[in-house]
Amino acid sequence: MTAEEILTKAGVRPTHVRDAVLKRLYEAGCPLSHGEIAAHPGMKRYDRVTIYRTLYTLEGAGLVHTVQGIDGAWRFCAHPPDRTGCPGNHPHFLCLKCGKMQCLTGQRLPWVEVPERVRVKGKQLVIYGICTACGTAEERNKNK
Amino acid sequence: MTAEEILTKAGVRPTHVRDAVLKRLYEAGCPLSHGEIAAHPGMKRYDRVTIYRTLYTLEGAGLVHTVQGIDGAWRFCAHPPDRTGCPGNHPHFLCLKCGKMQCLTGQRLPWVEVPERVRVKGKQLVIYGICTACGTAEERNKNK
DNA sequence: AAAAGAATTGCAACTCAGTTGCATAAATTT
DNA sequence: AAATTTATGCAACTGAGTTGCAATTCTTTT
Ligand SMILES: [Mn+2]
Ligand SMILES: [Mn+2]
Ligand SMILES: [Zn+2]
Ligand SMILES: [Zn+2]
Repeated sequence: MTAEEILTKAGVRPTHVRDAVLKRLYEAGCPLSHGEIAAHPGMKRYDRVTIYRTLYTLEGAGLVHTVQGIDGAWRFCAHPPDRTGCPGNHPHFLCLKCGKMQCLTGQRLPWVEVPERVRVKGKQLVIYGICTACGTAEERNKNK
Repeated sequence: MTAEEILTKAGVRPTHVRDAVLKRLYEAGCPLSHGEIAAHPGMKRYDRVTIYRTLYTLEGAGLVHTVQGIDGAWRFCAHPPDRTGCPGNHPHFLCLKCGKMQCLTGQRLPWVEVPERVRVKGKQLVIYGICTACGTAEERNKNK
């Protein structure tokens, strides 16, 4: 199923930006920040605000889930629909060095007890540290 | 044990700001954002940057633990030492309406499996929604 | 097909949290 | 007391995200 069809099916008009952003997220396979998306060559011709609004539209349509990096920037993540929704209720890992985030799929978010009469709207579990790539790069540097 | 003594024991000089900020956090008993701290009457005479630096000093000394609200602002939390450290490895709840955060002590953060060779430095679990106070206020509004 | 209406995009200006550089003011050390 | 170190204040800056409004582009109606 093409990105355009997915957009239509989700009830949003398949405009250029939307198609481009959704494709970009599918290709990345990991959560991207607005900055990372906007920096991509193919995105240069769209306004930063438009990209923000596009991301929120995709989120509203249920095609994208969001997580916050502890660096203060939100990440947006989408997986093709054949991967059964990937609703986003899994932990995420953020590398403090390169800023890349990964979905830790295959694990569910834990059940958390909240005080009486508190209405829970969502939750997010972010693990942070140094990713494999950055870690080995560091090793190499030390040994030289 | 007074805040001043606690500071000294933790190896930082007990200056005015540090004493004031630590006391404020103790009194609050819940994580406060920089903004919430700076807004307090007794804090007006300190520069905002000084308050930031003070918070980082306290964090470095192990007297304060930090969590990020999904509203983009960090919270700083401290508990008197008799409460055996309260190391901060518990979930936190953030109210999207009033912005207040609460420690969900009594629950530990879950163990999370990470990819091979990833070095974990920390993790945080944030639950968000509407707190009891804001929820009941909403109810009252509906019924009038 | 033309006109009217609705949704989308671009641009400029703005907010808000946090940071950086540097000068001044304490403390500490010598 | 002088030299050195540490803490504070002030101004300017960065970076993520938001808001308002005008210009486009679609879609629907006539
Ligand atoms: Mn994810
Ligand atoms: Mn806490
Ligand atoms: Zn990395
Ligand atoms: Zn509340």
